[in-house]
Amino acid sequence: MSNYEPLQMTRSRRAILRELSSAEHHPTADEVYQRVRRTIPRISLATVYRNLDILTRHGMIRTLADADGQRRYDATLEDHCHVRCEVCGRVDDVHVVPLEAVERSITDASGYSISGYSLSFAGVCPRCAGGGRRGAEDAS
Amino acid sequence: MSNYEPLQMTRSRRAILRELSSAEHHPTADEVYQRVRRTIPRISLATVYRNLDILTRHGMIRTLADADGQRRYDATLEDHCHVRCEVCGRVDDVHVVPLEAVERSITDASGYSISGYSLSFAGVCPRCAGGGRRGAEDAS
DNA sequence: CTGGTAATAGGAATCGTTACTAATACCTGA
DNA sequence: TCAGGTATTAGTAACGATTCCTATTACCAG
Ligand SMILES: [Mn+2]
Ligand SMILES: [Mn+2]
Ligand SMILES: [Zn+2]
Ligand SMILES: [Zn+2]
Repeated sequence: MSNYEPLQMTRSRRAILRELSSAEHHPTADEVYQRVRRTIPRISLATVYRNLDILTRHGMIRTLADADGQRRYDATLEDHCHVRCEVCGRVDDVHVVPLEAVERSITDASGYSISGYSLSFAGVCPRCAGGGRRGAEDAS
Repeated sequence: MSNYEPLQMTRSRRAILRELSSAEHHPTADEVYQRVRRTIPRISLATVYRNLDILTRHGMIRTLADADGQRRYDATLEDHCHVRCEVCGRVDDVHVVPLEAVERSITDASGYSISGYSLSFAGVCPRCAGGGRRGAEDAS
């Protein structure tokens, strides 16, 4: 899952990718925009969104679902865990392996006080993988 | 993390909770709205949103972050895994324990074709747990 | 009942994200 | 180096999910 059509490495694209790679804490699209603007003042927010999406589809970055409204982006490709602070919303990486009694180690490793975890897989369901190209609305 | 101020069990609130408990696949706010309308035709979508939020803050239901725009709600309180179809967006529960080589079992148990997982914990970071009541914007 | 507080309906307002379009950047081949 | 053709962009309008606002209504205790 990391190729599509070829893609040019434009100035905007490179700047966005570089900014994201050097960012320490999973910036939102707007945060990436603000930072890239220091290099390319006339860049458009729409360009940032479009490229974050394209880079994600090409498997060059990851888009994270935030419990709050906005998405966050991550230049780290390997699967890893995240801790999101329920107060300020910041998202940090956590480097621990499985779960079970992981909450304990997560607490130790990150200093966060954990109240719960959320593990979700992404994939294609049988309904969509099989026959029809479009997923059933609410088939059961 | 499951109490706040007291809360009345109004007709709307009860209907929303009941509808969510009997729903099989993590409905969106609008889906809950559509279903509750069959019982309370004049209920407002804002009321549904407000109550889903209140019930979540009271630990009576869970709010799920969807990679797509909209949130989904879950009446199952215990931590468990979810599989989201990248095509139709539906979210199913998965009953397996840890991860490691879990992708395999997830695939078998759900029939989904898994392309990756996302495990994130929720909690309060040291910065927010300690001193200030407000989380630092971007302190590092 | 009656007064006081919590909750609601309805609709406007927000805000993150997308869509659209004319203008540019970029690439490739002559 | 230059022209032609395609990909990308800036700027802005449009969208849709969620939240806010406020007059009205439901609910509860006394
Ligand atoms: Mn990360
Ligand atoms: Mn669930
Ligand atoms: Zn925090
Ligand atoms: Zn599907």
